Amino acid sequence: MPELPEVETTRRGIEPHLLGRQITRVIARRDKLRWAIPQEVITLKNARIQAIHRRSKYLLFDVGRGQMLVHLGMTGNLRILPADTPPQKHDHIDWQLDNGQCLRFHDPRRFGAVLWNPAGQPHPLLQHLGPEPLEQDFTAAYMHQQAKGRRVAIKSFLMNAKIVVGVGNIYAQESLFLAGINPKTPAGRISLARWQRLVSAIKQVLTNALEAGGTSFSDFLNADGKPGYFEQQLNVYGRAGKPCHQCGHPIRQIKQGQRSTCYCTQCQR
DNA sequence: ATCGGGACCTGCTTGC
DNA sequence: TGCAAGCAGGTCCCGA
Repeated sequence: MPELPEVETTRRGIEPHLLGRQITRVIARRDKLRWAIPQEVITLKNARIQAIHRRSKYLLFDVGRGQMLVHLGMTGNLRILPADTPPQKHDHIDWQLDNGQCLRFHDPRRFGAVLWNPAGQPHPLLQHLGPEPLEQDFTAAYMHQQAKGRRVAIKSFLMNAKIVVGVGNIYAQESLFLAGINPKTPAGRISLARWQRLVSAIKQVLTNALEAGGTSFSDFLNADGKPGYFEQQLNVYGRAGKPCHQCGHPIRQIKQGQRSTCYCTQCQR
């Protein structure tokens, strides 16, 4: 589910329900997800949620004494529910609130994580992260510079969070299609002019996906499963063998670094 | 320093 | 029809 647009959509969805609320009780139904759930989180009683930020694909909850980090992994989601809603399979953590609601973390594959930052200390996982793709400091000049001498395929390079955060498997493929670049091209061989096209494609794809509410995402507020609508705009992701929207040629699927990549051999050189 | 691969998990789809 | 293999939107860590 979650790439950057999905995580940001989640943040915007839950924020109005949580700001200023007090956490009355935390129910952790298992002691670890990807990593152990910190004691500081489990004992978060009477803490007030002051702000919810996003950095990369991490959601950061400011609660005064520190910051709680939530990563949704591949299959995680957060929803607001009445606190007495019976937990379903894979509902791992509830944060009960002072208004009878709760924030519930659901994650079948458990690649997600809940972590803790003491006040004033940046979490080690958040250091060494690249710029946010929708911010001003993510530019063609920056990427061109970073890519110098790198032989790794451009697609893998885009998914490297030390270079730029938030570009996952779907949007890396879609951005490369929009920019007309073959995903196998070594990162260091992309000219500045092509970086300009690629950087603006990334910004455009992520912005469009954000406006559509993500590619596919269950609603946060009820269980109706309202999907994101970006799926309708996909050009290559998940379209192996289907005709290219631009030239009609069948979309090819390959493997890069254990992940599948779809692209058009005609439109992407 | 850089790169690729394995690892962490469950569940759905595909193919024999 | 049944079962196993393959695959899935993330990302850290290790060895070459």
